[in-house]
Amino acid sequence: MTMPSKSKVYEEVLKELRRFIEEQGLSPGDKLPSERELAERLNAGRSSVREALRAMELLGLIETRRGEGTFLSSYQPYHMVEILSAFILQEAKTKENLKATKQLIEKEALKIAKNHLTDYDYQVLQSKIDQFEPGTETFHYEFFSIIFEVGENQLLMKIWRLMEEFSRTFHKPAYDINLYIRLVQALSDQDNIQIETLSNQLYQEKLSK
Amino acid sequence: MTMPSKSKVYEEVLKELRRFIEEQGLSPGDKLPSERELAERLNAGRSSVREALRAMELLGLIETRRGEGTFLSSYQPYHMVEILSAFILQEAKTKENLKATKQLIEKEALKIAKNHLTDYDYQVLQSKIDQFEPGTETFHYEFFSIIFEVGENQLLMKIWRLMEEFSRTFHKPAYDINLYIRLVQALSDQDNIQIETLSNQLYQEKLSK
DNA sequence: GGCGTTGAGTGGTCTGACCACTAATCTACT
DNA sequence: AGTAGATTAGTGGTCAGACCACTCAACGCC
Repeated sequence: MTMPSKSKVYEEVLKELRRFIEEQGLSPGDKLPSERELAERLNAGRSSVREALRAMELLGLIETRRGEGTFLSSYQPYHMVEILSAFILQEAKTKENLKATKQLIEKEALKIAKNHLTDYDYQVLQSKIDQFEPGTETFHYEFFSIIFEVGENQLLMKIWRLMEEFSRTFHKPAYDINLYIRLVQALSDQDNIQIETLSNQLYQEKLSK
Repeated sequence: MTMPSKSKVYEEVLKELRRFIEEQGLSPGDKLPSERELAERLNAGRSSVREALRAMELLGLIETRRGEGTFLSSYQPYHMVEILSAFILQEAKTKENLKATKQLIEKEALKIAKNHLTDYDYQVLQSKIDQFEPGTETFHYEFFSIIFEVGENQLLMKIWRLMEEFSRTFHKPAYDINLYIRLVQALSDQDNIQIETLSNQLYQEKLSK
């Protein structure tokens, strides 16, 4: 009879690190102790500490600069997405799920935003549209970033960003700028039905590409 | 003038590993070469190979069994989800966000489910309700698990489960079983308005607790 | 005051050494 | 002959120590 719960050192380090960050109230940009110091403090080998740090790095939680140190980063999971996507997006169903979920979130974000948008926000959206040039790959992302910003739900935005990055690994969108123009109109009209319709069309477009 | 693009060894190992898996057509359960062999093949130190493997392990892509070897796993991002969520949920000023987002997802899941629910599903929901006893802490979770199951969106379900688990760490719900009963009724009536209303009430209840 | 030098500190990497565990093989006893 | 037990090769887990390349600030020279 063996206890399956014998944690590995690097997992312990992860936990400790998480606790440390919380205790010290560190936020993105702040510096973590050096690998050597962490190893000594946590009574672990440097290699074990590194395994934990490298994993966190891949998750996009920290950033590391040779010669300087290790820093908390604002969540930029692009490495993780790259690695993960190759493995989990193989099933068609996963892609379907991803698309459906992203659309769902965007639709809701629009509805939330429509109650919060100020005149200034509309100007920003409008100028974003004016600056549009065919071939821009990040338009959708930038447009919705504004929408999410207004909604003031950081969590929802982070989830969405993650999915947006995933979907970009297998799908290069072609934009119909008109849909976005009408979307802004629908927002200012407070027209929920039209928002849903356009939100759906956004994806039909993209699908057909 | 420095080239920022000098890859680290463990990142190279990750790429190689991904390629290797694809080339060999490995699927979940299959064994990967040993750490020592990988190190030799890829011309890298064992510690670098381990950093890559540990990162993959955290992502839930591989499973490692001491004394046996390293195996491809079917994607169970248990650890990743745990670590990631701890940081994301901690950073985003969250509890409000979490509640709002979870509610949003549940509401949408209900709407999706209402188009897919079979007679049998209703029976299951009904018996779940019949078995309810005050003090059961997992009722909400179990009820919605059925809803998500019907929706056939695994991704959405995983996201929700994660948030559900998290919210339980700081919030013990008290249930008003009547709301769930009426929810089932609204579902079978295909009454979107009522679904939204009840979904909101679910959380007003809980808030007031 | 300004500018190069230098040294301490940091991450990046490799090597070699143990340990703990697993599974297959071999051995010896019944 | 069959089986229980011991042996051993191979694996992941961990650590310590050694370099390297890089950054930055302190120092000292002009």
